[in-house]
Amino acid sequence: MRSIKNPEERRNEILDVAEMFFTTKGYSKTTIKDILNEVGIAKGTFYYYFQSKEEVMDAVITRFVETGVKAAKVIASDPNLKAPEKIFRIIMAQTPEVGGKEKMIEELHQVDNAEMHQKSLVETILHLTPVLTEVIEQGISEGAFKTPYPKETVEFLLVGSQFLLDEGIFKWEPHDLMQKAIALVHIIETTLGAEPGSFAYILGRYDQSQEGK
Amino acid sequence: MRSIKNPEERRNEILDVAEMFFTTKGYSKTTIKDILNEVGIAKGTFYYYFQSKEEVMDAVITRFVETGVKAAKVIASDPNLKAPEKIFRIIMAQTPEVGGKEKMIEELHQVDNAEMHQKSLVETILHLTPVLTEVIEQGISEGAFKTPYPKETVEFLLVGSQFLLDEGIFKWEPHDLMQKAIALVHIIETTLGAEPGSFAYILGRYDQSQEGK
DNA sequence: TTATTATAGACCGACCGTCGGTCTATAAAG
DNA sequence: CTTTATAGACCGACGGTCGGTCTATAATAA
Repeated sequence: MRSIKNPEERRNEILDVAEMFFTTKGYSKTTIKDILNEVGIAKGTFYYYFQSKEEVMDAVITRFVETGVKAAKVIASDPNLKAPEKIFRIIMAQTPEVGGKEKMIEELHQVDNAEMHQKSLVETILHLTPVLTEVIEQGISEGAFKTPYPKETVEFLLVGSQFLLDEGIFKWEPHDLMQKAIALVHIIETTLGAEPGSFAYILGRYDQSQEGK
Repeated sequence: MRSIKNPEERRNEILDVAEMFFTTKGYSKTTIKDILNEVGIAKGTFYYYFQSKEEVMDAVITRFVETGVKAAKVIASDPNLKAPEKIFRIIMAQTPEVGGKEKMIEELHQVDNAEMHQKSLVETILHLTPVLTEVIEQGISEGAFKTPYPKETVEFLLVGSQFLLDEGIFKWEPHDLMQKAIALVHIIETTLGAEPGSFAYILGRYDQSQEGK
């Protein structure tokens, strides 16, 4: 059946479906055919919009990261907020679960998805670091933080949190995960020279994910 | 041509060649045929020794990580060494370049190799963390270090250093790389509660890599 | 204004080369 | 003559290509 749509809409349809499959099945285990069947288009149409399977992954990641970065920029440029509050809001804005349209299915532990994980982590670091660094520097001049390497510290913290706390890469027990989150909070506070306990709110996320079970 | 060899030798031949291709071309871009041609064997022989392409990657990584971990264990169990010295030696023992048989070609920037990167990082963390953690704990009781979360701090530092300093993932300029190394040293010292400057030896590696150019 | 033609671009699916993996035959060793 | 090691023909799935079709709409003619 042939149905003609607004190109932008079609493109987003493909992106939506691809994102879903990449997230649930992993990139390499997702077939072009999977996407075609779900969207309801033919091969040719897919390759009319994208040059390769990998280009779709890049587009999915770009779209995904960009959302978080845009939100971060808005928060960062608010002149009425102190640095710690900005950090808090930026972190909260990174997960679409709450802020997004519909709640994402939690059961999808994105196993065996190294390609996507790495690329999205790289993109996140490349685009979110500048925004966060500026906030940290604001915090330093406000006296809330203290570190000689704000940018590099942000990078290290992003890598550490995204990699170590991500379900799907390691298979930590709930208890270990909580322990890591607690340690991470301590490391954040230590490396940023922040008040002990000032980042404890992060733990809220890992509490809840345990309660749900 | 049919040449029969000691199975263990054959297996290692395959592993050697596979490691070379995986490192230079990346895992997914390396073909079974690449390996067959280089080793000089047929498909059947390959699959007589390994069940899948992925199993070869796992074996390559296991062999690679195990070498470093074994060396680390020897160092860690030496009763005559202080903790900081052990750390130094363990870190130095992780890169086969110097300690290995022949010098590895440096030109191979292992691009697009997320699968291997992630797996080897995961393996390294899983197996090297316990050894390093014990040394850190020794250092704490000796008064050289001070942290409430030795294990998690080790994990965090391993992830951060391996990911951020790895050429091939990001494409940092030499200057930026050096800056990150300097920051890493500071972060290590801060999170471990070590004497400032006590980990400065790490910078030696990044100095040299610049001199060579 | 209405009918006709031309063009663009969204869409289709048969086809192709490559790749990971399987299977059976057989040479060598014990 | 049984076991082990090696060979390579073969297979199905997959990513990607290509020639061609369909349709909305703009341009042109009646």
